[in-house]
Amino acid sequence: MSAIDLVWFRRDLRLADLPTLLAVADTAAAVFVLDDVLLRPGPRRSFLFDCLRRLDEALAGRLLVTRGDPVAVIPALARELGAGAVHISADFGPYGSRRDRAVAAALGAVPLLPSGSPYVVAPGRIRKSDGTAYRVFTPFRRAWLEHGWRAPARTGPDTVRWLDPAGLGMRVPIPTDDGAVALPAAGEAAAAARWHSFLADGLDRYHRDRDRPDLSGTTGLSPYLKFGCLHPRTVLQDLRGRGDDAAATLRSELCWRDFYADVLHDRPDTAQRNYNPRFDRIRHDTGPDAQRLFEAWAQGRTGFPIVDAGMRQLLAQGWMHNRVRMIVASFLTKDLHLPWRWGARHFMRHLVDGDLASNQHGWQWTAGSGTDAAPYFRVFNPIGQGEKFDPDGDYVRRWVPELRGVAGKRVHRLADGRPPGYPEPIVDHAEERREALARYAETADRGD
DNA sequence: CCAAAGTTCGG
DNA sequence: CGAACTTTG
Repeated sequence: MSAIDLVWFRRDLRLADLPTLLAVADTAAAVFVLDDVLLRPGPRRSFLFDCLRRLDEALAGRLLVTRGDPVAVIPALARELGAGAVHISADFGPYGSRRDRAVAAALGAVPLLPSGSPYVVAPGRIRKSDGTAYRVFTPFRRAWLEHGWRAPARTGPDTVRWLDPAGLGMRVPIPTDDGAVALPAAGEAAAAARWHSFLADGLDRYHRDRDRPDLSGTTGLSPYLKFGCLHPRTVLQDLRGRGDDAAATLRSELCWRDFYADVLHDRPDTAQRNYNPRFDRIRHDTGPDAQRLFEAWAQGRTGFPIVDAGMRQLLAQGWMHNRVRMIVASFLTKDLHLPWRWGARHFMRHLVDGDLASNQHGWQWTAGSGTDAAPYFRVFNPIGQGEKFDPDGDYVRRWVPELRGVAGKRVHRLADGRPPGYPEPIVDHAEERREALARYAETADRGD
């Protein structure tokens, strides 16, 4: 038996479990195989590279980062290192699971820890008594709360012996991206710091303030959860014994993350296709005019202040407040009549926390095509939502400089006219709401 | 509490 | 078969 094993870190998952996994493998090298999605420039790549760089420093440069087809790369590395067994770092994620299982089988790879999924409960495990997946959140949550979960992996790289890969031709230097987007600090230490500071003075306000984009009432943990810098079970563990509204709400949000991962695991096709096939018949706008409207939305020049503020925050920070994500998504699908995939793709390109399961199914929920979707008649009013959730207009003024001269909540309705340079509304909301309802009604006509 | 019309879940 | 169904206006 060889003294050296290889541990393959599948894509972007589970940086946090790395030390525990390697402790199991006695002596091992960690191989991080970047896939093409994560090599595209953007906030997620920048953030991931920052995470890897920090990990690399903590481990004195003994992390292997490479790219390419794992079926070719992993055995070549194993040969070069004289490695014995090849281990897979984890359970498989919610998407691409079939392909990854095939790759693992081709490599003869052994999963190290069954607890390795970056979810509280691994996708595919919570099932109704008839064995099928849940399609509604609330019953899923009931089952999820009753389901046990094991303790999170312990972190701390000093428990691990590392192989020195010096001289390995396949080692890829971790590139540095330019800092065009203001990203949160990367890595496990930053994640823990954020979580502990939120526990100390954010959690008590969470239930009240989480819907307020002007108040920073959210946890700020999404990039860390996405990249495995913080495990959701660590969060649950630290919440144990708290039965208050804030703790219950945060648990529930973690459950949404598990729910959508489970839905995508059960229905991988829904990353691109409507979960509810009735929506295959809905009429979208797609011509040059639609492209122009999409561009106005993407650049934050729709003439609807809360929408523009959100879209500009996304470009500046690689992040947008969740309430505002719903508002801009409703606007794209119901006011502009564009396909939800256009918006979902834009989000994935720009969000540092962009996660395929949560993103696509969040969009489908808003569009009406998803699990447990918003009833079709629920069309967000962008002005009303702005007045309700940004009551003093501070969020809008922060991100839309043209509107800084308009005081208070009047910045949402702009009843006294628009400052020069700020666009007129690109659509009439009341009219487009009627149009959206009419198009929805059309989908029922032809039965099947 | 209602809108409109379901579907989903659990008993 | 009855009750329930994140995020509205």
